[in-house]
Amino acid sequence: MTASALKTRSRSRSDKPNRPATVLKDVARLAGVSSATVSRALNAPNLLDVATLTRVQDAVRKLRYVPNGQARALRSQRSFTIGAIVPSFDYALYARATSSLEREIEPRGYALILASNHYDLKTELRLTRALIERGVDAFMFVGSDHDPELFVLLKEFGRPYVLTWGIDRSGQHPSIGFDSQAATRTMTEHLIRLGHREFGLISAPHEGNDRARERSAGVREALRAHGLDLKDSHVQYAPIALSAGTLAMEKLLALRDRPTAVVATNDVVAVGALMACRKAGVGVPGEISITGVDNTDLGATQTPALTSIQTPIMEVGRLAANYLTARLEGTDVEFQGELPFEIVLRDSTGPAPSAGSA
Amino acid sequence: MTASALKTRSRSRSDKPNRPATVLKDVARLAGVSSATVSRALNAPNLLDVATLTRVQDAVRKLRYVPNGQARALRSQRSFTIGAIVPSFDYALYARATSSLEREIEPRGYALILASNHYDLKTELRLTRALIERGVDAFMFVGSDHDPELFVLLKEFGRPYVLTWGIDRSGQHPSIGFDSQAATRTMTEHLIRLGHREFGLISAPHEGNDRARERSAGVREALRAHGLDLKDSHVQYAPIALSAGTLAMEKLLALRDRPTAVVATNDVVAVGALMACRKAGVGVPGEISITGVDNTDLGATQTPALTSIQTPIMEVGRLAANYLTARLEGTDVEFQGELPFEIVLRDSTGPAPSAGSA
DNA sequence: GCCTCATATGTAATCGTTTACATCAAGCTA
DNA sequence: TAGCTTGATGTAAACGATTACATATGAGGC
Repeated sequence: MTASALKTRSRSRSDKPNRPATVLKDVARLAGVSSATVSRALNAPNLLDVATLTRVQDAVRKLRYVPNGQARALRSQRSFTIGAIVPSFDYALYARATSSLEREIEPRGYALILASNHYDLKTELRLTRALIERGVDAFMFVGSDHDPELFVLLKEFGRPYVLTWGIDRSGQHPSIGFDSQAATRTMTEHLIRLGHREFGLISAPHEGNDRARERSAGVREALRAHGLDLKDSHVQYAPIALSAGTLAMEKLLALRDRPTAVVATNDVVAVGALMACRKAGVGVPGEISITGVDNTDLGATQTPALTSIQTPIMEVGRLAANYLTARLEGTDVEFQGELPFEIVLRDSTGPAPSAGSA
Repeated sequence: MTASALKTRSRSRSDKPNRPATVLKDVARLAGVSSATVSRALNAPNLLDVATLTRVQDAVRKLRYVPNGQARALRSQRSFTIGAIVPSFDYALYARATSSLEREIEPRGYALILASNHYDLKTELRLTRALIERGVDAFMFVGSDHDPELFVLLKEFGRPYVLTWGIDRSGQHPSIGFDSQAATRTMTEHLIRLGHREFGLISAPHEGNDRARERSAGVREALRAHGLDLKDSHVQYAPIALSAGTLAMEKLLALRDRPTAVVATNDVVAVGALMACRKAGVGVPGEISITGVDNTDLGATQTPALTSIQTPIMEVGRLAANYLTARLEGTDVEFQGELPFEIVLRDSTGPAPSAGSA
């Protein structure tokens, strides 16, 4: 059932990029003006006489002139490039927020340069240094867990940045996001109201992931407020992958005092958990309620459809773009640091099984 | 059910990036060598006396020196940046392949610069020009549908590139991918063997999307080979979104000569179709078989689990990275142009409902 | 008719590296 | 010992734009 073929190709010499066919000076010569005038035609056209401007523009077109960004950036200290460093692209959510950022900056003449830190803060620091080296003007990061050195670096090079997904309570850093802790707290309270008393938690690993930490904290907060307990045995850590969610749920199912409600810190592991129940023949929501976070298509299309939390990820990307470009252009910025989330009730949650049956 | 707060912040002056605190010359002075020697310490350390080298390295550390990539790129005509232009990030597959590319080039000192063309070839051309302007050394594109001018541009500036996902049959362009047409042909043949005679096709819009075209062609090819017909009414075009897939399927369900097998050109619309059947109470695979392409988590976790085609997307990203870096380094490249796919049978396909029942 | 000012353009220095070429010392050959 | 090679380093000219400053021209005020 596979189609395959082999095709090889080899080259012996390096393909060093060509030097540009035409440089600014050539345009100047053809248009019969100085290089300064060509530069102005490109960057501040309204300074020029209309006749001169069109003459230059014709020359640009005729010579198929493409400016050299390196030279421009070297001299002007601006590369019109924005960097985004995300934990991973395997979780589609980060990709979408980044895409939303890109969509917003592209028409403004900025390009996106992207890297993923694989949830490692040292990697993130290294990547950021590499991007500063490349002249990236401003940065978007995810979350508030970062190497302290990162901010030293950013400050030293005067690069604007914004932390996303979460809200920086310290007030030290500009941030755009939503309250992860409140999100899972609200969700947990909902489950408590449904009569659940025995809870399970499946969380992404906490290290370098403040979102997961806050979401876990939200669950604990709600439980504590209602005098309920969350036993260590009822907390499972799972990397963001279906199989990990399934494995975690299997452990929870094996417990003597099995939870009747399981809160997962993201949709992927929640769906993994759902699969575990399906496989084990455990009824959802009859015997166990399961919830996720992020309201993905993945969760929404399950049977039963996953109750989740709609998080404003596209908005995060959009606002981050606005904030950063405004900082770079020197215009006033007024931005909403905290965005709303919304609980989306579906079919994976229901009343706790009647307590008397035990 | 929402949490929200307002937090504003404003700035009046532009945050133009700082000029770097230290430049190469400073390092040279501190180390007591010429600037050429510092440059060598950075780029060709083995040319230097060990004592000199360590002296320079100490100076670099002490001054927290970060080289200026613009200047380096301007002079050396190399930016150590690779560009990827994908149709969209909303379909997670492109994000994953790109991520795989990034993972591969990052340790080799290259950064990824990313843009999406939103399935528009003119946009792609514009983006490519913007990236060449920024000194991007090499490019990855998706598919074989491109503005002819694109290749003129790439050639003019001597930028290596590779087309991915598909295989360029013309032999004009280096490409890495799999045979989309064979994939859906194989799938369709499987369905024919299961006894299906009345087919439906849900495809992504063909314009600027050769993958969709080829996948559609694969279905038609198999049907033609078996003397079967695909009526125009049985072909629906749907952008890659659940709702579009649902809508398309609803149209197919409304047909008098309703298909017993529906091939979709991607998992997302296939799942959308599945939802339409669920909603309409149409049994899958009892009354209708449905298949997707790409073998995503989304499809695999459905009830019934979606039969699909495993495509080698991570491998595509990895090999594209290998090819491009090799071209840039001038080392010999031998790359597999065509990768295997694999049909993954699950529960959304089954024998055609017995013909006699009509 | 002179001075001022605004507008349009040119001159040339500059951004921070890399790299061709030059230099010099030391080691080796014959 | 002269001559050649090799290895380590320095000198200075690029790379291709932007931009501070200078200049020229014409309009307007008085």
